[in-house]
Amino acid sequence: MAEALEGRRSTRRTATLASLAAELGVSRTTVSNAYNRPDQLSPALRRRVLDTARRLGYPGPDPVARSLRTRKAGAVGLLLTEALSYAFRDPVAIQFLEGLALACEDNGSGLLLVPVSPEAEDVGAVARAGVDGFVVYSMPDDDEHFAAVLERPVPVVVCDQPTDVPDVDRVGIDDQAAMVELAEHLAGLGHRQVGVLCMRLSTDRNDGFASVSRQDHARYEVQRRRLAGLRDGFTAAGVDWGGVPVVERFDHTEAAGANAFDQLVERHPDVTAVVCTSDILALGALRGARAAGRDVPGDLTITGFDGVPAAERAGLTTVRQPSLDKGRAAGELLLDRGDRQRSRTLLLPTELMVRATSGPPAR
Amino acid sequence: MAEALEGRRSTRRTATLASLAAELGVSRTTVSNAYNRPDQLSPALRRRVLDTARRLGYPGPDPVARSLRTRKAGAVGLLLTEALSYAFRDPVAIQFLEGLALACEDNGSGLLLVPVSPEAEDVGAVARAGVDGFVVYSMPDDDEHFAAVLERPVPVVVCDQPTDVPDVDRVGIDDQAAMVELAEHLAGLGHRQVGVLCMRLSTDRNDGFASVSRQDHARYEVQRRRLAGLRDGFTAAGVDWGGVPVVERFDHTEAAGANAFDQLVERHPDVTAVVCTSDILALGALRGARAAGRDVPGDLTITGFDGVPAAERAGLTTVRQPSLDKGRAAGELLLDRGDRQRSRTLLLPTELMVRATSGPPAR
DNA sequence: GTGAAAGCGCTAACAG
DNA sequence: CTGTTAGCGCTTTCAC
Repeated sequence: MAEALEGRRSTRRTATLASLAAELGVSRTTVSNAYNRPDQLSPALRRRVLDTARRLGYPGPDPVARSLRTRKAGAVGLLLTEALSYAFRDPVAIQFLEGLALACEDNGSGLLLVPVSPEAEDVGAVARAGVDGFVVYSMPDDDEHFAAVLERPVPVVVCDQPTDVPDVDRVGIDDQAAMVELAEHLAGLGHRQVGVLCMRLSTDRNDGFASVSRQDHARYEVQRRRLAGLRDGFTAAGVDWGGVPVVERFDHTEAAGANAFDQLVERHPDVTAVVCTSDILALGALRGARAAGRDVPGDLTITGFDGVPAAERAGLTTVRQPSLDKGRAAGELLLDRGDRQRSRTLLLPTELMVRATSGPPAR
Repeated sequence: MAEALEGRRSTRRTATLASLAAELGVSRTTVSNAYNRPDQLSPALRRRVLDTARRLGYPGPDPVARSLRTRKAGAVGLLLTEALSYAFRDPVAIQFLEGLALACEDNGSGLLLVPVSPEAEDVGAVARAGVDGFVVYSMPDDDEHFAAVLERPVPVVVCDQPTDVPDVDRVGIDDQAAMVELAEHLAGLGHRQVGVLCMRLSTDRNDGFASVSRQDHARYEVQRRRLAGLRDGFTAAGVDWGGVPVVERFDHTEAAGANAFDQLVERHPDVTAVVCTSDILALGALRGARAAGRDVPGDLTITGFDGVPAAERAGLTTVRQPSLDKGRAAGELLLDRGDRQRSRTLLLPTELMVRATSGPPAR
């Protein structure tokens, strides 16, 4: 792969620490000290070492050799659900990344984005990553890449899912409780005919209605729990969950949200509230609803989940979760680990944001 | 720094390839082959090796040791102007990152975000990064981190700035020509009283008016060239550039754009057009203008630069640049380098997007 | 299909 | 303040 990296610059065969030492007539230790422990040698000698290094074109200690010797890479690996580039398209992931980057820079650690091939086939990238630990962002159950991470003898912190992995710290939110709260809000408003739009429940594509069984066996724990929260909340209000239509979309885009909305209302024109398990889907649904001439919230209630900036601009009723804090906490959990023995789970607070897209059902 | 990473998992002292070989009674080569060249040994033996590895808890070849031996890290380093986390706050940087990530994942390379300390003091992070090459995103002239990158004997690709670095490939746009085109558009509309809002011109904070001398000596080449383009374009239309107020802001936020706008119009209430060197600043200016009761574009023209999604939503007249393509091209330039001898510069096209915030001056 | 030899380039005791 | 000693864990010709 990287054999392509043979430019002019890399061709410049460089001197090594040993050759520099030989040239100077000092020991390797001295040269090493000149770089790593300036206080261990006289300023004059240090200057001479550094000057000679410059003259010989010695670029300083090789980072990989140093890592091998010191047993630390100075970097945190990040494993993401989707292809690497997806991280930069999803506003929630971006906020998470920002928080994680903050923790890394506080610590002087690099952040290595591990390239997981789209087809999730080559687990090798995980095995090849020179890192001191991994942060894993929202992986489905039974993911091979995640399994590969667990093979590595380094600490791991998971964000969101999967939960309950032995010896692994986790940071997340209480997805289920957050959705119960939202359901109560909606039920309190009087909604009984509801429909749901959710993200993918499995790694196999299913763009359409999801049965209760499929919901219960979703490989994405976060979606599973959000749906479970809705079920609990609405069931408590007397709604028969088995009769609640749930439309699933594999792609997480506004367009997907919009056409999922269309699919939902075509079959269930009577719903008074459309609950979406993400803001992106909700924003799409909102667009779809308006395109269909529906008045939100007068005629129809639509809600999201996440609390992204665009949701705020759109006045979307949603559940806000602290994505940036999750990233920072994940980084800190990984980096600042003291003598902690047991693995721990950090649950961050969520907040129901009642805004302008929810109201009582039209009568 | 990373000594903190001593969790339970990392404590599990792992077997090495050598100890595995000893246990199996085969040579290290054989074990190595079992992992790296499955075709070099019998399936039966390979199975035995892998099984024993599992039993002994051998996690597979150590990536750092392998990198030392093979002389490749399997990762690209990314150096950014600002603190690492800033990258996730700037929509242009995010798009660039997405493109770069795309190129990396195509190549199976990791992407290492190098932690540059906010105070830009410790250049060590660059020296310590185990990477096969660097992509440098928009650095000021004479930056120490960039200098440290050039010390490393690996290929380097610069995006945007600085230009004209020997032996370094570059991808960018023609900032100056793009701005000439915008100036011509505005001059063609009839604007002669213009004001400018620009990003930081130097690493020292100057939130206020920038003299022509300061403009000409800006350490940020991109800003320098955009201003030069405006100067050329407006001068050609008969405007005395020396009389054109240029307000500089260190922070790149909408809030900064809004108050820069206020500062500009307070001193120069007669301007009919406010040209901003970025969309973020322009969006802020737009907000400031509306807060001040100005009608855009009826009463005042405002333009941006970059073509971010928010600018499109706002109907902002701007210059679109292909940020994602820049990222991808930078990655490809670094990764796909054939036998190329000379360094090359790739200039991508820009496009003037005339939308709803520019019009003829009020009369 | 398998093994022996030879480092990759560096750092960390520890002794002087 | 400087040098000696000993690897860190792995891959890769090149014979057998």
